[in-house]
Amino acid sequence: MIAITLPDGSVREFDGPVTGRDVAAAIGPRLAKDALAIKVDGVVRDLATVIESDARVEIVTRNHPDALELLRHDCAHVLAEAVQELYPDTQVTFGPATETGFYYDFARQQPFTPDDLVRIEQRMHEIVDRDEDIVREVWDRERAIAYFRDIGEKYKAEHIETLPPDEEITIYRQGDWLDLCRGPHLPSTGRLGHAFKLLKVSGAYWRGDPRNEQLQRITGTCWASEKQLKDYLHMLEEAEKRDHRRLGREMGLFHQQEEAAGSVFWHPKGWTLYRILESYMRARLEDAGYVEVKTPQLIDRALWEASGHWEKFREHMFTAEADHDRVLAIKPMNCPGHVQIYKQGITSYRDLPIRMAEFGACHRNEPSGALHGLMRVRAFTQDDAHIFCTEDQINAETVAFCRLLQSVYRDLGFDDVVVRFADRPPTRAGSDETWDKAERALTEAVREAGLDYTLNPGEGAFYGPKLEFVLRDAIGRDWQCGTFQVDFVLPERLDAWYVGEDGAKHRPVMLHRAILGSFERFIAILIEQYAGRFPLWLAPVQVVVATITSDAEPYAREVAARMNAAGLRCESDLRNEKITYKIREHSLAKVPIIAVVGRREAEQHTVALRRLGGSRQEILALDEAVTRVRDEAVPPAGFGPEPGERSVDCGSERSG
RNA sequence: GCCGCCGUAGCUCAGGGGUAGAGCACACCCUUGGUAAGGGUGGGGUCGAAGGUUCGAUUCCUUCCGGCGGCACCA
Repeated sequence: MIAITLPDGSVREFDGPVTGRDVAAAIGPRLAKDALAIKVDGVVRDLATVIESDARVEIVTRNHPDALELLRHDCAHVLAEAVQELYPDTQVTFGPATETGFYYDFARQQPFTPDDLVRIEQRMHEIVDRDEDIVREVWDRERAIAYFRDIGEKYKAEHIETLPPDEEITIYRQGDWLDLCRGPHLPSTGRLGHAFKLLKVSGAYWRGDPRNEQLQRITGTCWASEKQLKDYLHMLEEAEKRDHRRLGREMGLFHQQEEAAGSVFWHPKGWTLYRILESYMRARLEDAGYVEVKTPQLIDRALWEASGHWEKFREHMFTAEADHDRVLAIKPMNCPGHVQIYKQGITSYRDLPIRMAEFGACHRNEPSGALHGLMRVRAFTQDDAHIFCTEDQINAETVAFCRLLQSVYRDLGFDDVVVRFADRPPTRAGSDETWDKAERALTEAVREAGLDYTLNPGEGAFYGPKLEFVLRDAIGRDWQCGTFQVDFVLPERLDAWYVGEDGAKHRPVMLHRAILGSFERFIAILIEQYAGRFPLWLAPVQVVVATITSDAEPYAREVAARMNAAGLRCESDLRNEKITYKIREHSLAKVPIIAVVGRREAEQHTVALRRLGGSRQEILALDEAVTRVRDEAVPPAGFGPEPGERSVDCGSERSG
């Protein structure tokens, strides 16, 4: 007798060993038809798995949370079968499921073309329609190695050799095709369905190691239903529309060009956005007890040698020759500079913590293949700061930082933040007690700040544990932005100290921290988060005054002047164009508010406000309109426009 | 850095061994129009760079530069 416990708690008894298929059939014919796999005591297995003793069993159908991985993994197999049918000179390697689909890495002399992808996808659909049974076989290890070697699948043969000796070697056969695979799999290719699509072909290294051969990776997406597939493809389109490189150009925010690969030419509107963000951060940091500094771009290599960067980071550093054979490095980081400021004069324990912030412009020679719009550049500015404190202050500083970070993210439109906690790596500096202390301080602080965290074991820096802050954007993508690192090493290497209560010298701890990460990258994320439709306080141009007829020009100038005098970023559009044309253009430019003025408004001293995305207009007296828009445009930190930023004239103006 | 694809007007793209085309944008003219494209005319290109093949190269080949998609990298 075997007792099978189902998820609802009910128990079914069977005379002897049963397969998953039997269990599903015993529950109902519909379920037997829908079953893709079973979950035995929490482990997903093939439907054909024989259950020999009492167990908890769940039937996995298409809508089960575990089904997607199964479908995707099968889809990878179907891809591989299709490829080998069409291109027999191809060797297979690995083909796992991913978060949105699957890929399979192939070894083949000739590159796959986009046309090949179309053919392969067609063949995949045929294989699904053939509904080939998928059968698991256990093979003898030597036989498996010999088999794969004989048929010229050297990667598979090599892979088996690296598997642990006690691991069962399993083969999954579908139709005439087979693959080495741990499984589990669907009962037949027909169960996969047709909700998949091949997306691209790209390069990948065998076993992820650049010293190995380069393989061709075919990537696809796969879902439980056509609807899900459609939604996903729609999301991809949406992401493309939001692409900051496209919006950056369309909205006239910035450009990049080959003479300065990896750097940014900020245009007036983009730079306005940058400055707003910078002013906001400056206000928040000031409130949080930071002091701001500025350190040199060029520093003699001797300092980088002392800090350890020359040894560890040399290949990413740009250098410049100076007189007398001095080599200067363009700073890739701000920390050594901050330590130099810290070291001027004598620091008492009474002065700690010192929170030293810099909007530090850094340069790193990133590999050409890594560059990507504003997301990955060679010249960038960090919202960097280093907190010099005692070990006892780590906890309080961490809590304060987490709170500040959350509040900043919320202000900028991100509510969904997760924390990754990276603890001690195998090779590290500092004693175990120090690490214990630092790790404990960090985890407690994160909890105290009310943040959830996941462990990223062994991924801390060699000099201390770190927190990584990941925010999720409007279309579900994750971006690691904030970081908080405890450093016991740099103060030692650069000989920073303070005088303690006992009158003796002590080492301060350095906390490296950033919230945005880099302004460039964060602005890219902001552009994509808002799809260019910034909240009023961030919009480079907040209001455009658009005239209907030239009669209204003098009044339009007055309106714009009033808006600018109220600290708003307002432009006027006096061109000889129809109002519909102007509205279309400024709407496409994503200007939040268009103030339409015609003869009527000029006579009555009113404006018609039209919001981006809305079609209704609101007629207000000029005074009221200015007050209302000004109040709406107040930044979350409450900082006002700096005196120099307030336009005295009526701003830029287009006419003619 | 590695693999693949790409580079034609400011932008999006078509073309193709006999030195180039569209739409949008831009300029000028007409039009003064009430909430997402009014009409006309016109200017604009070393076809990414350098070499090679050829009577002739923007087109074919090689190298380089840059971009895109991944991989690797992101201390």
